Amino acid sequence: MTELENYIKSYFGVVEINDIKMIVSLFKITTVKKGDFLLKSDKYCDKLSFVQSGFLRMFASTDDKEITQWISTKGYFSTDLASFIFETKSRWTIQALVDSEIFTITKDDYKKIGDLVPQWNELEKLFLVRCFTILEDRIFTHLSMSAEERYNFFFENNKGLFNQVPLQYIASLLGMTAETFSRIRKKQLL
Amino acid sequence: MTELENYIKSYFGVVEINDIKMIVSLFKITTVKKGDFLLKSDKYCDKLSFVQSGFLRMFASTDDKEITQWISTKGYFSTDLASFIFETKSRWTIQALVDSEIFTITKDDYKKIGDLVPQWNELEKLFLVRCFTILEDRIFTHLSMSAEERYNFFFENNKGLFNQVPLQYIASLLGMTAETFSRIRKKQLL
DNA sequence: TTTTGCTCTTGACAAAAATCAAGAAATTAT
DNA sequence: ATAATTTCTTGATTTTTGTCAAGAGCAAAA
Repeated sequence: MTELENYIKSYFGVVEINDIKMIVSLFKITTVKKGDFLLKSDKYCDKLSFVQSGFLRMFASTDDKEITQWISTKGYFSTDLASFIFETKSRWTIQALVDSEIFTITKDDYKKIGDLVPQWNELEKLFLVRCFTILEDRIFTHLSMSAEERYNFFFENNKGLFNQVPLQYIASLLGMTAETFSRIRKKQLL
Repeated sequence: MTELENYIKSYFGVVEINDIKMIVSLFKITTVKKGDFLLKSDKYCDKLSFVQSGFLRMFASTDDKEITQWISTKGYFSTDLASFIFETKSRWTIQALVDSEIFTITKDDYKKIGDLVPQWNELEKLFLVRCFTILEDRIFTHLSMSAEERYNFFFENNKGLFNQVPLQYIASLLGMTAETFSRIRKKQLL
């Protein structure tokens, strides 16, 4: 079983190995270079990306700064979900932080999964509920934790990221400035 | 058409009027008193609530304080989604802020919808994508806005709430203390 | 009506976090 | 290897937000 097969299986629990192989066959592997854009805001997002290796940063620009909403690591998906599903304009820009290997599926091919796997809508729904729950948790951290607590919480669960992507982006996705982030780090080392 | 029928239709877009009537018939109207609990954390959430009138507060307790995650108003749903779908323990407690009329559907009845309306899983998925997007936006406000900006943004979109529920809960769901909230309000009046 | 709780506001102060500016340190390009 | 660029750190300072404590305002209950 390839890695992508394993991930699909663990996220969606599709039981038939042939179904999984069919799904995976709809993804095309591509390599992107550091700095390449997979999506730009205000465009239509017609594909779903899966990170095989590397890191994708999803962000939006405000008047004065870029806000990093999320960084997708190996084994995770990245897309502007609303745009992908409803064909509205994207709110997010997605950019590779390092040279990365990305499995991509187009919206047209994605639709085929629903036609070929009868229980797909149900599995997709369950997957979305898990995503929803993760976002609920993330909101909760902003309502209940200080910057330092958010740092520690995130660090415990994402140690690997810290020496592989610019820290300023992690600071942004945690909702603090790079300076505050740096000071918290210093404190943790003592 | 009853109000609940209208809401179901606008959220899920079910076309057959008979399907909508069937779905609505699975909801039972109940009245709850101010302070009543519809769900307590660590219990299993086996129902989905729809606010016909009144307000429901969803919150969780930390060591030292209660964090209000959301307040559901007329026309919106409230449940511990993860618990409702996966039958895990609830993270949220749900309590009525005032005497309220609530349409409730049990998990058992909810499952019937999927059996009776063929495209239900698909509609449910689309609904969830919209919920997901709303949470994404909410996270973005915490990454990009000050307390005052969050206040103004929320106020513009929820003017009605401010004279109907204790302000401390709105402060909490915006991620600030009641005192900060009060000071921001004073400033806006000048 | 009076009392009893809540809830909200205010002030004084403390702590947390942002801003600005300058340099290190590290990475990338030449 | 060196230069150029980007990223990270640090200090000084300001702004924002939280904490604590007291009191005012309201609403519910006796």
